[in-house]
Amino acid sequence: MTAFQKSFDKSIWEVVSQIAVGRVMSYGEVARAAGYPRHARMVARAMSRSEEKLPWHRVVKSDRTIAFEVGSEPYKKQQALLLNEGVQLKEGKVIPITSDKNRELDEVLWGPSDDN
DNA sequence: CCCTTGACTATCT
DNA sequence: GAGATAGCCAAGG
Repeated sequence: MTAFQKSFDKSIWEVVSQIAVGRVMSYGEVARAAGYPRHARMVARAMSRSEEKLPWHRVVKSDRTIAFEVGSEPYKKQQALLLNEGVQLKEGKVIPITSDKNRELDEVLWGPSDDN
């Protein structure tokens, strides 16, 4: 365990643990919030070293899809944890609860003119 | 040291 | 909008 990881992990874990239930953040966003811009990949590394208490499932890729290979066990595991918190996925993309912009509301309402 | 690897991202086709 | 490409940066061989 390098000195870098010791402080880095702590910062990352803190940010991730603060993610509200029903919401998600991308690896890049977490890295930025933790004070380590451009460290998205290292966030992922830190997650693998995480403890069970960490809500790691609330961290997804910048395009809002789960980072693991579709259909893999880790993928299904993360998806199950998200669904359990009320975060649904549409076409592999998580539907954000954060309706800051009135546009997501359209998604939350399951798109009137779209499929599904 | 140099090269490869990632639970990644932004950009261009 | 999906696929390819180039950055990204620490870790491990």
